[in-house]
Amino acid sequence: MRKKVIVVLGQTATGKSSLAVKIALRLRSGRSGSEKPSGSMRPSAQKFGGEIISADSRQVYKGLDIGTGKISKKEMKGIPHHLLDVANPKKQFTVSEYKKLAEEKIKEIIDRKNIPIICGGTGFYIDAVTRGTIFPEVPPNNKLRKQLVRFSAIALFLTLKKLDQKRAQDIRNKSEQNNKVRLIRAIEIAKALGRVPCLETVPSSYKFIKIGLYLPENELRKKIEKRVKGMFQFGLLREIKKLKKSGVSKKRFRELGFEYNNPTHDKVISETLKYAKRQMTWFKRDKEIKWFTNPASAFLYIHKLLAKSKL
RNA sequence: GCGUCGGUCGGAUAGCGGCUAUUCCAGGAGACUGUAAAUCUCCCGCCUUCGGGCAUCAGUGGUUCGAGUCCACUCCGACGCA
Repeated sequence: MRKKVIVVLGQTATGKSSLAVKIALRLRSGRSGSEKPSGSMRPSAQKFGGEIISADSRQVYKGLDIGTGKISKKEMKGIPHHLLDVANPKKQFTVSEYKKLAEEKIKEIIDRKNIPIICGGTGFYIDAVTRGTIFPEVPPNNKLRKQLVRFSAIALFLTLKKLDQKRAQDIRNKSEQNNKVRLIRAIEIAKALGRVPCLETVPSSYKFIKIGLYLPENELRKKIEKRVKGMFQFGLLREIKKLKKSGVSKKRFRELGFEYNNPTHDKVISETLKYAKRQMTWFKRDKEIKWFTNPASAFLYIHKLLAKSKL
């Protein structure tokens, strides 16, 4: 039987992190309970617990804590969290790297007889792992990218067409044809490999259980407002200043989704809401996700599911 | 009271006689092959059988083949002078 991997996803500020921790805690207590609670201080108390793998494209970076709403040590409640703080914000981290690391972690966690819980809001990252997409092995070529940005989208499209007719054909809709970032990436791959390989997916050896947390818009707005208020209180501006000082470029800041010049309350709130909408656009496509408005019922669902499979 | 400037989509803005009223923001719907809070597309007055159809630039008259665009008056706002 395929090993289970729990995935907790959803829009920002819906309470994914705390749900994941809750699930992990229940996994741990469920096991140690059946082993008799006498030895709760032993390290083996961790056995058969849950471990969390973050799936957040910004929380992978060191130093982006307040602005990304990164979970605190205290909130982790002793549950191991992986793939936080694994990258340098000055450099680009990519989905491919994420996929590789996440797959390693899943394996390690299962070897430890624990259950991996992927938790995060970056749909692209989650899909890369859960759908087993194989990305072409072509690292970013910054020199080439720098050269290519100067060209117009049409020029880039024609270049791609010359290099790889088939890939150009796949890029048939307007939103793709005008997307320079994507065209450049396609050219980059085609130049390195001769052509862009067909997108392949391998059936995963794991069973992913996808739980989505969803809130009605007015409630989500309230939560976001509260969170943003907290960010400013806890020193968002200080954090940004620090990053700036450590040499994170303006361009990088934009890529990371931060307003470089003094972000205001309202601005951060509206940006976050927009982001939440985009997240939902992504998640809507995935019919495997089981949606919950209430974290408690999501918890119950997982609880029952795991009990049934005698975990 | 007199004078000057101005009133254009939810907000901001361009157009200053010529048929299709611009751009930005906000809003909505999407796309996604190693940047994904990135990047890109479409819609955003009303109706639509998705081919179009009908409105519309503070108001009312007027000039003109043709008016956000020119003229007159009215209303509203900003500034200046009394």
